[in-house]
Amino acid sequence: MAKLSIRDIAQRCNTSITTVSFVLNGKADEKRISTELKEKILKTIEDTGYKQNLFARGMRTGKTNMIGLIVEDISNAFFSAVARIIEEDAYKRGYKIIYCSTDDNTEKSKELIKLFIERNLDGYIITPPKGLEEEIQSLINNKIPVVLFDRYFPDLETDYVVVDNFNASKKAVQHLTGAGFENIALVTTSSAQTQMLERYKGYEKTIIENGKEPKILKLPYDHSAAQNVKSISAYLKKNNELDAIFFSTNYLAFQGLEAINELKLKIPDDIAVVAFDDQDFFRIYNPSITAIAQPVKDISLKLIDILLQKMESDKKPVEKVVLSTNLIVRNSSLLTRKDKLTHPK
Amino acid sequence: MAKLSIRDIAQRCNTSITTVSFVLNGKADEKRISTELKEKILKTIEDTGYKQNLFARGMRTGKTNMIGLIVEDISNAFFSAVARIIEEDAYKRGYKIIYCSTDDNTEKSKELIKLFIERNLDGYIITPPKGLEEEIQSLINNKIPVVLFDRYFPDLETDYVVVDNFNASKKAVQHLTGAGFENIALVTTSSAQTQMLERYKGYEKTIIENGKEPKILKLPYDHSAAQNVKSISAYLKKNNELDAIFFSTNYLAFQGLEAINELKLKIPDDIAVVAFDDQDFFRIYNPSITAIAQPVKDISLKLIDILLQKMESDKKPVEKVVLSTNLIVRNSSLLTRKDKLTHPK
DNA sequence: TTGAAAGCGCTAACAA
DNA sequence: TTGTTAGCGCTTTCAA
Repeated sequence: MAKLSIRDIAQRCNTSITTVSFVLNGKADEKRISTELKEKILKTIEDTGYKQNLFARGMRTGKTNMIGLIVEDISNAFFSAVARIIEEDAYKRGYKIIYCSTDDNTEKSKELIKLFIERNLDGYIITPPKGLEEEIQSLINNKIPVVLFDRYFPDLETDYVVVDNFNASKKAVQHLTGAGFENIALVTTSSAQTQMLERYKGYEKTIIENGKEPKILKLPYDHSAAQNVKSISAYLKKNNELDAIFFSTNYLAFQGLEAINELKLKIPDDIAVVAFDDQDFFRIYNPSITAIAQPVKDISLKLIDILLQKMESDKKPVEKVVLSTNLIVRNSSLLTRKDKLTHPK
Repeated sequence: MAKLSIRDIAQRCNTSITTVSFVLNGKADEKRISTELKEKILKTIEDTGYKQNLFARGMRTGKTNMIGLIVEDISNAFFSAVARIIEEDAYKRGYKIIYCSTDDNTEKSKELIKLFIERNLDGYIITPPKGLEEEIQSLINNKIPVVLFDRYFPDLETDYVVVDNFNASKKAVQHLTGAGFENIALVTTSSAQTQMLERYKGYEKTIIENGKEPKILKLPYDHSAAQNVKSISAYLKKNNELDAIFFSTNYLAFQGLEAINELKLKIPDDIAVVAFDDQDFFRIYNPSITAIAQPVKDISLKLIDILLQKMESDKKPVEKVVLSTNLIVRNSSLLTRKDKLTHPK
């Protein structure tokens, strides 16, 4: 069957393409098209299986009904979980999702955004790497809806959805302290993103408030997993006064567990563990791992909600959402030896 | 700055839009445009930052330079890993990826494919659920390139990339048998997809060849994780002669580990475990879990390679790729008790 | 309440 | 070797 155009529909209904277009775009009432004609057109469209040509439509309207999802790494469990929920919700509302992964690389991200802009996407959900302020600002200046998540730019007046990373870290440290651990290290990345800084600050401030000295291992972002395992392992060996580690991301926790296994340390008696960003993995692991759960569903739904609102009205005021996290205490941070307070190690 | 059109470029170069269009589409040589003029046009495009209007272009050519990635669940580690690699490679070659998750639901998949077709994507990479034969065939009939993966339709003459599931299962069972396990169960889904059937058959045939009786727990696809954990737990309790379990998917292995933990069984001495589809998780878990690793990178690159070849030429012969898997033996299937052969349990 | 027609930016057949 | 021009299918202004 040959592709039908709006002209064919008009012909079959003995009317003009204008009228069909009005009906097609829900302007039948506004334009006071007779109910009879409207029904006839609708029925013809239904019967013939006519579909609008989206190129021609886009050419006139500039709309693609597509949303760009730009994340650090789509294969990371956190981001793919967000991708899954956003997808579900966006599709229900008539939008498709194009994704890409930045690797947190500024140049790559700039390139990707440029490519996406060429595609005339209707809106963006982005986890921006450092240095993307200009590109984001430029999107905003061009009235292209953007919502950031996971991290944001404090100097930019943008919509975003993040979690309260500072207090999440604080909760983690306080929990460890309360559970009897005294030498708590932080393993984090060298990334200067807001979420990492907040996690860092939450840890540092709480440790200092507790009269302790912060102990921090910063791993370069571009190091491989194997390199990180080695670094963590070496750090643990060198600082054997440590009795707890707080990992600032899910993948660092993975790498940390590998290092701990290598050293044949027992969790939690030799070393306690708390991870940022909960996963099935942590619940199932032996011993189960205490983790800070991000409200993935809330984050995702809020993101798509804000974005669609912005897409519908450019008058929507900027919305900055900070969601709180949930510390899920498991066995990795609960001592089994009751004599621990005397520091027998 | 106002959007530039091909007309503006033509004017600035004192030439026609045709010539510019030829240069733009790499037909400068074919059309014997003078090098001088070509350079001038290229430079003007560069200087002005002119970008083609993709709607207008698409309207003429019918091309979107977008690929549809339709997987079972983008948040599953296997699929998101594939998504990651495909993305990387597609972007290098000028394509963007639109994704969606089917939940292995036939109706939903049909709906999604319909929506994607409206968008005029240039090609598709699909993990089809049962019952999608017609839709796939219709894509092929319409000369729209499609490559299936993970599973396929034996009755359809389609390109696909899968792994040798039968022999993967066989390897798993033989390894367990060789390691001294005698009562090996299979935990799988009730799904009738080829990959699941092959895993099933590989297990069954090998068990029978070994003179044993197959023991199979089939879990309905639509059951929740919690329901599955319960089912597996009940199954293990009821069949306490079992000394090994082979899980046919990564998420079933997760659920199985939860069940085993609940029952406080020790791996591998109480029960050995082998999982299909390797993950970081399995390497790090205590004890580390023996798993069948799918060659994710090879699968992904082969997929995009076949698809792009098909997009370039509709004469490309159908390619059916079956990649072999790699059984990674870890501690979950290696007995520590040497007296095991006497069945002390 | 409906229709005619302009024009969006591009490709490519045809003309020069 | 380059230019003219006819559409592609649609939205929307203006006219009836």
